[in-house]
Amino acid sequence: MANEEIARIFYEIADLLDLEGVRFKPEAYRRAARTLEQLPSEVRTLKDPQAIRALPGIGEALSLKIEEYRETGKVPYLDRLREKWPPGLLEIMRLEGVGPKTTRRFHQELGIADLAGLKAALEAGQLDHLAGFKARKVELLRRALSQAGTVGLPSGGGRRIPLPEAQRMADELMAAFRASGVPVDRLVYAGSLRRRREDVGDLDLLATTRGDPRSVMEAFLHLPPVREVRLSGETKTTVVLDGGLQVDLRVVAPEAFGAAWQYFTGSKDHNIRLRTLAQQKGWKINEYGLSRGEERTAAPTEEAVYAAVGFPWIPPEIRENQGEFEAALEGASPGRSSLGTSGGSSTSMPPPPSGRGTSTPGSGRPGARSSGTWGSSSGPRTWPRARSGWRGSAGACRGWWEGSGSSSRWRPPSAAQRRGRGRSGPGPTCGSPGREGPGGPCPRPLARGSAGPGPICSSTPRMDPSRRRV
DNA sequence: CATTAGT
DNA sequence: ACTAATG
Repeated sequence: MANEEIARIFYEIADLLDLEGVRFKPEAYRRAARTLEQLPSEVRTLKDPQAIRALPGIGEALSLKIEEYRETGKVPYLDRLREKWPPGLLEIMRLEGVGPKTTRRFHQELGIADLAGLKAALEAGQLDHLAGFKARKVELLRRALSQAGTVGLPSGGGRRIPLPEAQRMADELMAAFRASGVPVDRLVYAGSLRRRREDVGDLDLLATTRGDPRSVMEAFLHLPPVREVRLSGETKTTVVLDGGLQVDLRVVAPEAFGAAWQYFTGSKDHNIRLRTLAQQKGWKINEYGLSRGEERTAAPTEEAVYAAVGFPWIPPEIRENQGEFEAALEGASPGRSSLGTSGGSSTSMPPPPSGRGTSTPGSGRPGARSSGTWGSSSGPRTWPRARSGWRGSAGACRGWWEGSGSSSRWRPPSAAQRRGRGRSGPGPTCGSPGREGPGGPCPRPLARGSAGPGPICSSTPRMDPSRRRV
């Protein structure tokens, strides 16, 4: 009867619908599940049927299923779905790197129904004949499978760890990173750690640099506690530490710090909400800054991001899309309580966000609180004019900033480098055999082939990002 | 290009 | 909502 139980049911329905290839429902169920999980304990029993439908993300259909469950202890909808799909498929789908599409192919093309079946097929070499399944992917699968066998990994391959412990590890890792002498100027943590959730599933680190992001990535890969590199590109790297904890690092130009920190701090729901709100004002927000049409604006501080959408800086602890936007509006402009009022102010444009990096309120160390106008009536102030913008267009965001001064030069990878193999490129971030760093051999996602160090970051980066939909 | 993953 | 890495 607890909310947790219903949430779990909704999650399972979502997974099964994913398996079916259904489009929007899964996310709807997950959203509902998340709000159920986050309900304050007093409401945990969900006594008031009326109140249920008022909850965010829960409408008629879902509230009915909750009612059903409360009265009969069953949700027929779930039972029907369960009959269609063997339960083992869900475990397969939870393997690292395996999603609904792949799972369904296993099932339909090879008749695989559970982890054991997958393992057998793998050993029998059946997977090699599956289109799109080559040595590397098979190897990835083997790893994922072996991990799934050992510890009872609930999902995503990792257990969550308590905040204090996560904090300790983050601090140590950041210290080690700094000590390695990389040219990062800012280095902060983000994600659920910064939001101070009770426990966190992974660590999210953000660094800025004016130099070559790839050298930053490389230094990171060689940190002592790094056991495995899941993936590594020029702006984003994912590793797994010795303890099994996953760490994501993103590297951006200093001008994008605010936007990136905001993005990386989340929560996901908060970000989606913020971005749709921005959309309504004509802005597009991503981790590099803001854009409106051809107009590009830097976001060196988080405040600049929120200000563009008409909000004061919102403390990380409450960025869960659980009413913080509404609360912020009330605080910022008492008298207007509704977000949907496009009425009177529809003609006014959002204030141009900042492009100057001099004052950085609310963007100090993660622990630091901004001068704290949260809930007060002092809204965002005037922002200095941006002095730099994206070169190229949105989508070309590997945002290369051109300092109009001498401030920043965020260099794009050259076309030659991006195409990789060719003549000139400096090659993979993590050296070829023989060029391992001091920290020992270069860790990498997998041995390519079966033995011998190969290029770690096999990334042959993508095509020219300067293409944009209009 | 599609899949997976990330906030 | 919007982006990155990868085969």
